[in-house]
Amino acid sequence: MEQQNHFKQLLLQLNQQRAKGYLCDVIIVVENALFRAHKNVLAASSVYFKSLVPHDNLINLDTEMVSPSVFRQVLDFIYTGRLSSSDSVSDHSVSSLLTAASYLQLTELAALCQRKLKHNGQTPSSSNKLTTSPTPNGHTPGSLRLSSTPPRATPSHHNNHSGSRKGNLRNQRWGQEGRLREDLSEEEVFISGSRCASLSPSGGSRVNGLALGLDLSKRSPSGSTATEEVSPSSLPQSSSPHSSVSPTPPTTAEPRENQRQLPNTSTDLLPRAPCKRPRPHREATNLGETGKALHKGLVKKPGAPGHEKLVRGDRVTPELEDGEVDGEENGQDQSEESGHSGHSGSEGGGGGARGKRNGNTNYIYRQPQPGFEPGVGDNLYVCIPCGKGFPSSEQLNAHVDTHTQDEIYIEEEEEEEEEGGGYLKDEDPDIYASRGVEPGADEPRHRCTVCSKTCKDAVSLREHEKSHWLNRPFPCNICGKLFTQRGTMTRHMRSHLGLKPFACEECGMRFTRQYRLAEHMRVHSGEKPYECQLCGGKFTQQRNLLSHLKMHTSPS
DNA sequence: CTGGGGAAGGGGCCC
DNA sequence: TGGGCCCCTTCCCCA
Repeated sequence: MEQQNHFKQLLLQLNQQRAKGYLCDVIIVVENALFRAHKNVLAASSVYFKSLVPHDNLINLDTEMVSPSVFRQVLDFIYTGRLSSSDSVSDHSVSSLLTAASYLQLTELAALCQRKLKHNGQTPSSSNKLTTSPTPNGHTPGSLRLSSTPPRATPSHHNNHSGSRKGNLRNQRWGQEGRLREDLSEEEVFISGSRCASLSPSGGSRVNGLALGLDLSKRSPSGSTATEEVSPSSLPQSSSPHSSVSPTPPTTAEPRENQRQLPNTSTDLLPRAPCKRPRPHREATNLGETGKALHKGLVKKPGAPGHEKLVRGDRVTPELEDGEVDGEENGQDQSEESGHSGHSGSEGGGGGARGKRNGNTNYIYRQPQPGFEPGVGDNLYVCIPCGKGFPSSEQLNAHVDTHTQDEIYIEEEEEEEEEGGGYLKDEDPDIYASRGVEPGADEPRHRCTVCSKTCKDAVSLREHEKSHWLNRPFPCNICGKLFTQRGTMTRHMRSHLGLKPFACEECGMRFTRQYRLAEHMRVHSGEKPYECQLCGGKFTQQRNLLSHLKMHTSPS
């Protein structure tokens, strides 16, 4: 007994689910396009994917081997078993497909392309001949490679790659955006500079680092991940969407010794290997981190329910955990929303209206101005003081220059009037703090929350504070936050993207900074180098010792 | 419920 | 430009 069309129906269902993003559990990054798919389907179709998907939820493909439009055809083929006639009509297209199929070890597709070329009287170019060659590290003797392609570097190569890709992406970003956007279907998420993140039909949101014109890659230190045996999955390749390209396809025949011990990359959806105190919810996956990054920037439209509660510090509010966005709730056209999260002016424009007061970091985030629709359109660059969005940093800078002290603060005061009495009457101590005014003071001092300078009045304080944000020339393209140094901004961007190049060999936890990893390693070693001279208490972190000392010195 | 400790994230700043 | 360090902060666990 056999159910007729069972396979066809099954594949049809899977393809429909892919189109809707339903149960998709992997994202393939090709240049500046993201494709969602199912691991099982990919693994069943390609040895290459089979070797990668168990460990990575985010896979970068070598753009020299496959372009977004070609990969769309590849993916269509995987899910349907056929190539549309329009796609395959051109020999050039077939040749590109063959290259991609070879790279991805889609033997059936490669054979199909070869037959097609042969049928058309073409012979596959030498560059498209399938050959086998070892990977640069010699670990994948059976992998298929293109003979014309020089062996890729080992996964630590990613900086090299990103270097060349960076320039390419910049060009693609502007020159090919139109074409790509036409090329890409709805289930693909297009990323560009002005739309560094966009929403998939299912509402999932992703972000792309180099689309922002930044090389956010970071070489893993030799001491952290780094042995010759280190598995690609332990390296930042998958956690840095653009800084790395998937290495030469490994073969499944070769077990990756470290896979059991080493954590999956930060893209893992599963809880990590137990650390001392596993806190899965904090150890967000890379996708989760990416989503988190975007969620940090996601802003519900002003007036939308829950508009103000989406961003709580840097945590993702539960309602957004799955990439839920306003547009979806409202049933709005997703295409219209495609720049929404990309705009993510978020902390800068609106989502961060709650503001963040963190030590010396004190940004006054405001609600978007009337008429400013965060995320609608290409207004990715957000003016912190007024919340207006602009499509380019140049326009934003020009706009910032037009701000005068008076107009900024007149607006604020008007807003305060509308809110009923102004901030000095506000009961919320946070408000006082954020305004640099001490609660309860009869004659509140106007103290700058950035440098603690005390001003004689609110106007002076605001004038002074303006100098701070004007002196932060490095805006985060995702959230609009301004930074004093480019390096700090770049580091901040890594946190948006969940790039954690430094992995603990013991528990697999990953960190954005090597220093953090070294600090973390004390958890495993038990080393507590910081000792309280008052009580003898020992601490693994100096900051905790300092915190402890404050407890000693506090009046209570 | 609260406070202390452990662990981690993020920004500023210096080199 | 990146590493290292400092500081502030947050969250969780536990007594």
